[in-house]
Amino acid sequence: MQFTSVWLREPRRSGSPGRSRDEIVGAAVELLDREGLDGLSMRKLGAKLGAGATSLYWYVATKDELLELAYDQVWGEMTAHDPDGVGWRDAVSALAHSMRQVILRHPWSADLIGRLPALGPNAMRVSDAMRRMFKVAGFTGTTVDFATATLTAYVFGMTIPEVAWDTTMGEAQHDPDELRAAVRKVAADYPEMLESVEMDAYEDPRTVRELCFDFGLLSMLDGLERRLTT
Amino acid sequence: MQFTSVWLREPRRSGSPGRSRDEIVGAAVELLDREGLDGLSMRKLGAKLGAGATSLYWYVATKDELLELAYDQVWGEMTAHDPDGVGWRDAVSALAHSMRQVILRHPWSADLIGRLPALGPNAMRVSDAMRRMFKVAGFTGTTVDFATATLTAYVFGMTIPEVAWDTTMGEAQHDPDELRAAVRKVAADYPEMLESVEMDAYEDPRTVRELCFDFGLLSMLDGLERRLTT
DNA sequence: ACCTGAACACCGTTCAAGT
DNA sequence: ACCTGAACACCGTTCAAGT
Repeated sequence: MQFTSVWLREPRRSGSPGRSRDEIVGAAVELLDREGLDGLSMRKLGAKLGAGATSLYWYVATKDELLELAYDQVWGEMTAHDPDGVGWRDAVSALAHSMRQVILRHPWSADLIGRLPALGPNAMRVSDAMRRMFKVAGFTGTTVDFATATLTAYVFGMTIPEVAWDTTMGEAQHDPDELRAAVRKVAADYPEMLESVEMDAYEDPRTVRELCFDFGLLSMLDGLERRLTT
Repeated sequence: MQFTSVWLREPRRSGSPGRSRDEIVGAAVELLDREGLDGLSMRKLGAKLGAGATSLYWYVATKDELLELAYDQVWGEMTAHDPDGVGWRDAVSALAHSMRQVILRHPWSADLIGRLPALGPNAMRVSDAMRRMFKVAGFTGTTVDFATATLTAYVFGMTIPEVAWDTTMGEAQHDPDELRAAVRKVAADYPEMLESVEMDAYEDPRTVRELCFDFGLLSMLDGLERRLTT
């Protein structure tokens, strides 16, 4: 077994005594939400649980395994509805929005998308739900997987840099003039970019990003639907 | 100035003496290509340059700045053609493929997309080139930005998990049976997923991913084109 | 202007030892 | 079965000191 993942080995069977894996993962997620990916260390997490730092290695082989567990818990917050009632486009849209919101709520998870494969049970459940939506739409065979991969790619690809922007820009939104000045400096050689920065300046950035996400999602759905009719 | 980025402060002016920033960034990229994101440490990089580990702090305020520099160098490898000759769809397609290939060549950069804003001159050049393509297509105003963001999101969203998969699965591709067994275990509860795993098993995974990327890209372009005609 | 080395405050992980 | 503490081999960064 050259590759490793928590999901590919048997969990430690245990009765009631001792700490549970859920308890540890829950505390980890809390710490991650509060302090970000760099804020999670085995020592801090141990302390939070009132235990020695190295006790955790009884439940988890490595820190990466812990992150895999926490990552899948994030997938667990994504909600998928039955496509039969509302139609596949609405079902996919709602799921896409849910995925985006969940990532935005747990910014550290954006980093993990590029670091860990999503093999946990919750990730599987979400993928399967989306696959079913595309089957309802009329996709068959490999194109079901392709459509699922495509839409997931769009959602994550849109959300990941959003998170990067928010976290590096921190709370600088207090002073939009300063921020605009910075962007102006960086885009100095591209007059058209400057224009659009000025244009957006009067809108709430959150609103703009929402509009942008919906624009792309609509395009994505139209493009996928087109695959069905030709 | 609450937020920080190499691109938002004046670089250190220097004549010929001493090391140059380019030299340092070049060595960093080499190290990153060879050993990955975790393989780059200030000490190792210093050693590689025949210098003390802390000398680098003369040229760079922090390791993150160094990564910003290296990241933008990756953007520098992406090539954009003039849309006037080939038409906007082909120009955008070629750029999308170029972006994907460059990321695959520098897997560590996939992680950075979610960590650093792309504010460097090369990132700006690529964004501006894509913007021009969409202007040629007929987009105007805000939709130029939306289309650019949408397509970029798709490309990165598709490529980032691809990299994650490759790096965690390492060289396990030697033994496809083992890998298939692993996936089968994880997807045990989803019979349809199992089916498609079996189906893909006889194809080269690289080919499948290429097909998937083109499927999604085509859909994306169709969907964007549709925005123009209504 | 450029570079050094020592030092600080951290890391993840291993392992022998305890209960 | 579960937890501990000490220890190892690392980190990024600061800073006084050198040339």
